[in-house]
Amino acid sequence: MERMSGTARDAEAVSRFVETFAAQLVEAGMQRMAARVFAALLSSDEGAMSSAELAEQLRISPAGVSGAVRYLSQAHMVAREREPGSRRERYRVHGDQWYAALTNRDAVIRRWEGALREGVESLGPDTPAGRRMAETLAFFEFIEGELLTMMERWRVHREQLFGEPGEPGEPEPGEPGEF
Amino acid sequence: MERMSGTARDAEAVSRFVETFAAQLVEAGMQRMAARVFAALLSSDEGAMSSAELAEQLRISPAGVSGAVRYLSQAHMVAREREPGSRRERYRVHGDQWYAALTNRDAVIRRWEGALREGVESLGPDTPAGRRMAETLAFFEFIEGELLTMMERWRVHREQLFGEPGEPGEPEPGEPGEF
DNA sequence: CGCTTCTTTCAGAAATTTGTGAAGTTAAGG
DNA sequence: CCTTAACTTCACAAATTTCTGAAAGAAGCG
Repeated sequence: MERMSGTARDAEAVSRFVETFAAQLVEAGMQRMAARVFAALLSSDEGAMSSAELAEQLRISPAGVSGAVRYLSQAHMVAREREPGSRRERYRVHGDQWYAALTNRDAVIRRWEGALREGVESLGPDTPAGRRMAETLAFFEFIEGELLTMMERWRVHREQLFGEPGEPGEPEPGEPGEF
Repeated sequence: MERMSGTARDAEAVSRFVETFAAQLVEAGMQRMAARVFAALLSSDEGAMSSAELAEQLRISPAGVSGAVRYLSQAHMVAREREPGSRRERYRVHGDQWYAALTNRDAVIRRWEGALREGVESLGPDTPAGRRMAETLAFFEFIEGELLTMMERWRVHREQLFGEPGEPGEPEPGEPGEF
């Protein structure tokens, strides 16, 4: 089932995966370009690509790459690194990517909680609507706590499966946090 | 801090909450109309409104309500019910709404897993890229399992907080599952 | 220091998404 | 059955988003 000479990757197969996986991410709410860039990085052997490589493989303009990368790095899903002594930048998915994505989800939830607290207060905690919102709020607070312990369990589980402890990589409280 | 006569709700305050909360949902990827309808239902005292009421409060056309409700009910976030002996339909947020929403998230994850499995296979499980994807896959499988037990813990937690056990409400494996 | 190479920003074209009016469909009530 | 109230679907207009080319902005390297 080996294709090509065994050394070169089957560009066709890579591309097919990139597009199907990206499509799923888009359907879940991610921007198209960002999804494609992310999928491409994920399926690259190095786990990192330069702007030019991305532009070529995905057939998009450098500007498009730039925008996608800005989105992804705000969501902490890729890291940018400079090849030492070169103007060329590389974008990398690191092992912590999903941890970071979920941490960001957490930021989103926190904003929801803020809105809900205001709602409870302005509608009155003793009205039926207020009680319903208070319950919703409680649910999110619960989830928030769970996320934390869940990621801890993942770290453990991961080591069991793969041995290596993932790179440390500071999760940082993080920006807006869209995705 | 009571406003109005105490019986009528402060329409202004409700509207303000609806719009701010909806805005947060939109930012997290939900369609605008769906978010507004959902927020309106959440902040209604009954937890249910008719199409006409929604159209009036949100100043949108019946067609808009129809579209939003279709989205929400596919995502299992609202239930539709018929007032017996009337052509009027009511849309209701039930206690299980978040459970349902997360169940749906689960469906999304399953689709991601499918794409990833194909990716691992077509790129080769022994290539660096293949290994990276396999790890991602493992992460999602882990999350999938966690979601299940998490919701169980929520049920328990919820009863502690509020006493009442939420309505049963069949979660159903569910359709596409956008949100 | 200026040249060259890469990246980002910006204004606008293109494509997609969203929301509406109007016609169509379903079902209650006479 | 026919009427009428309510919801849905559909085609299109409007708004928004996405992507690009061009120009401006950094940063290595001579």
